[in-house]
Amino acid sequence: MSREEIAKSYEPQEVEHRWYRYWEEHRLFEAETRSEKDPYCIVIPPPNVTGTLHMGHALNNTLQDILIRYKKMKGFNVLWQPGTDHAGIATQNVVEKDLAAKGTDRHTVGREKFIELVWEWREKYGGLIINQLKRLGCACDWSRERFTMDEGLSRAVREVFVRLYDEGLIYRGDYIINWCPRCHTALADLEVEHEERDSHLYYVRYPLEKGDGHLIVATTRPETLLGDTAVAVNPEDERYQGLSGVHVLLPILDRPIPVIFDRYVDTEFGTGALKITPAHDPYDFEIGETHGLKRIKVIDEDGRMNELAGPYRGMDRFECREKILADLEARGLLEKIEPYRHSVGHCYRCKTMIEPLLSKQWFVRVKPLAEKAIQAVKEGRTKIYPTIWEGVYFDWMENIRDWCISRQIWWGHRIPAWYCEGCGEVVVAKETPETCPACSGKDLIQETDVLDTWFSSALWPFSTLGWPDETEALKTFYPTSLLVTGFDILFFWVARMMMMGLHFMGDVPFRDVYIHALVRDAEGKKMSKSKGNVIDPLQVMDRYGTDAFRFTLAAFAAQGRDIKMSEERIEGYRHFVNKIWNAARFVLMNLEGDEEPMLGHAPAALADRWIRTRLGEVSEEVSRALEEYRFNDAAGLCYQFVWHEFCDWYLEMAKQGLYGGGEMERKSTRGMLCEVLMAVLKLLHPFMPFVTEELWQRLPGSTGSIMEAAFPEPSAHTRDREAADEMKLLMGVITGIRNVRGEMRIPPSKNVSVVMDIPDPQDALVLRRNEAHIMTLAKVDRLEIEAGARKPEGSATAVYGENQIHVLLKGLLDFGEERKRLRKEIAKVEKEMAAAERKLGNRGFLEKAPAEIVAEVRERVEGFKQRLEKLTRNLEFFDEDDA
RNA sequence: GGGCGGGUAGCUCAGUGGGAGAGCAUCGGCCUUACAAGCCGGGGGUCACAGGUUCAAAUCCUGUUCCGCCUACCA
Repeated sequence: MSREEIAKSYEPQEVEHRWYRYWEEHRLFEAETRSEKDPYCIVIPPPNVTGTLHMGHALNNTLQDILIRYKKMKGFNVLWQPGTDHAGIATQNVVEKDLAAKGTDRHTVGREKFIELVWEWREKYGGLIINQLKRLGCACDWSRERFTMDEGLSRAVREVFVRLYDEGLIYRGDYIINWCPRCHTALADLEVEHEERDSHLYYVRYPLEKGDGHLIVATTRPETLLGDTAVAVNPEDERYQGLSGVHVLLPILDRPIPVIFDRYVDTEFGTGALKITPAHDPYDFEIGETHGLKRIKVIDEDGRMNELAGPYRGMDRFECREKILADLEARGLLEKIEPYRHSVGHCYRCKTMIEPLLSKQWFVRVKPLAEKAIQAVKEGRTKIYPTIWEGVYFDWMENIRDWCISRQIWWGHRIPAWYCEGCGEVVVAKETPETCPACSGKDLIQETDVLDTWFSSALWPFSTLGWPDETEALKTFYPTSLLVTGFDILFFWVARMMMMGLHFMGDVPFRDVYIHALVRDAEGKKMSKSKGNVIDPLQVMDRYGTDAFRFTLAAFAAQGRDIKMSEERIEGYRHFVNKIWNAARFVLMNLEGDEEPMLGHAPAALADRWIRTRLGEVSEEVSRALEEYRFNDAAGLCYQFVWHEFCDWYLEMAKQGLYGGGEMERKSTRGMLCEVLMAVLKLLHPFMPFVTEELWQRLPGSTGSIMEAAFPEPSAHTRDREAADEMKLLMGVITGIRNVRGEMRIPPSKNVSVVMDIPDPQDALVLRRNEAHIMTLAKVDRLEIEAGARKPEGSATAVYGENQIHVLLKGLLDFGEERKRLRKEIAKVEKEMAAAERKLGNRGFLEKAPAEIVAEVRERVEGFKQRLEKLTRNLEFFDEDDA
């Protein structure tokens, strides 16, 4: 077989496309619906159809893909269930913008046509993010891709809605909700983002209806006073005793409103008098309820003042504020204005200031559902990693409030409720009813509102598997194994899936939840388009290759800390990918095609025995790290092992067998190289799918895709403690010689002679057996090894354990330099020894510390002493020499 | 207001009771035919600050301070 032609550096672009296509064509991503193997299932957090891949997606999906590929190699029947989310408000906004550009709007187009247009838009652009996930290498089972507006998922939504309604867990009613005047819809509490703003606190005089005097109330929103129906004071407040039954006059409108007493009012804040606007403030609404107050709505759905706002009718809410302040001022009713900082709610989609508004909406009564969801986590049926998030989950679940699920938009699951024009009956049903069950009338009009997108997302772990049908997939994969997501949607999504899964499936939706960090920019700021600090993952993949990017994400995915991303770091890991490429290139260039698998054979060479041992240990550690979601540890272990053990030592030592040995040795070295490289590729495959597949396929003896290969298993018989110890000694002396060479600035081209004093005969034997390695790796041309060897003239000395390694530097040795070097070494050892001796001098330590710790410290001190003694003797040698 | 996380080498971060670590950057020596996207070697830290617990603290406790995030109905 001819030697492989292989490029000098790794070029990712072409490779990546080719292998992804290969995996898809060979249907390697597809799960078995029924299987003998244990199932392992992850449902993807469905990206928004309007979305494009950002750093958060990249991290989230890389982590999932690592686990999916790892579990597949471990022999599981894996399913990574993909799909997208219809993102009601966001998608509707995008299509509306399109319409606006064409000079029209959805109302002109009409509901039916508009929805058609959204579907068209989705056909055209909805696949974008899916293709981007493919670029990332995601091993999703695309044959099962779902969309929250699919026929099947829509059926699940209706089923859930109807059942919850029948159980009394969904109701409709007039309440204060968060209204976005721009999106023109209600929002759930969660969809409101609070932000601190500098504002003002206005003190307004409300004259008493009878007689002189007035009450002063403090407010941040003077425009809402038009809807005031009372002024509340605390019954305990001495300032306001005797106001029982008294009325004040609403400024400007001169409407008399009562003074009421309520414990809620904080006597410390403002003047202790609170204006009550039940139609425009959530708490005022509740006070209004308990006191039976009228609700006067003065702001409409566009954020404009309505006819009840009297002279301000038609004004925008902000414009009205200015005008009303001017009018109050003019009438002498504005007592004072104080600067005031408070948080204001904004729409999470469009950042418009939220208007709390009285409105008729649909709600889910979540308390009973939440209780079961809390219980499930308390009992450990679902585990949240890192556990810190369990606390956050409990806190939110325990204080949960009813969920407003109706949205006044068109794109989404239309609420399956019909109103009878004849008798007013509300019919909630899975299928469109023909007649009213109450009056048999045929005039039924469907509710125009649609459901919150998160309502359908909450069903994702079972709706995607075929529910409400009892499918095989559902039986095989529910409960799913793991959910991987960012904490920003812990409440939006995770909590709601828990509630729905428990309620409808009778079991948790997933066994584990892994919450990962947020990706920030290099300064730790949240990436956002407006800040202009976004790093586009697609550009990163183009520039550095997907494998380097994925490895970077894994390496930085430490639990509980945000990731500060910068391109420099990705570049560093591109070097690592290239390193692997070149290591494989070296192996491939030396293979001759007649290599026999060495597995089962016991290799004689030290390096071979050692690398097998390390391979076993490292695979075990990497496996454990992945099982515990310590991605950074897993990546770090791979990096350290592959670069600093496999490349730096094993490959270098293999050259000896390749170029310096006999026929048998050459052949067995080639076999081992092939075996070890295969294992290394398999170890790395979950992190770097593309480069590992490319190299795997080039290796003789590999069959099929690396995706289907078995992850390296640590097997007990490859553990070779002796080889590890011997390697340690060998590396120690080689490093010792290199230290001397480096510090003495001996160029690599210059060989040196070395005399070693090795007191232990066994150690001496090991080193003699590996003389050739010492000579090549430390650039030594003459090597003498014996117990009690004398220090030659003009030599610098490295001390390793009880061994002294004298490096002959005839003529090259700068005595001053060597003295300096030894003194530095001595100082270092002395410092460490002093610390250890201090411990031994402490009676408390000797008495109370565990025996093995004491023994360990004793041993250490012994080592230091020995070393120190040898270093000192060498130093003295020069002092004499000098004299 | 409440809660959480963080402050360790120039930078980014691991390390949760017993010898301060990694990567990058930096400095010195090398184009040694797998790799200069590389090799070999060196330097660099009062582990934010102050107390405490302990034989022993980067690690546990208390307080201070700075940064970040989440959450909330004081208008």
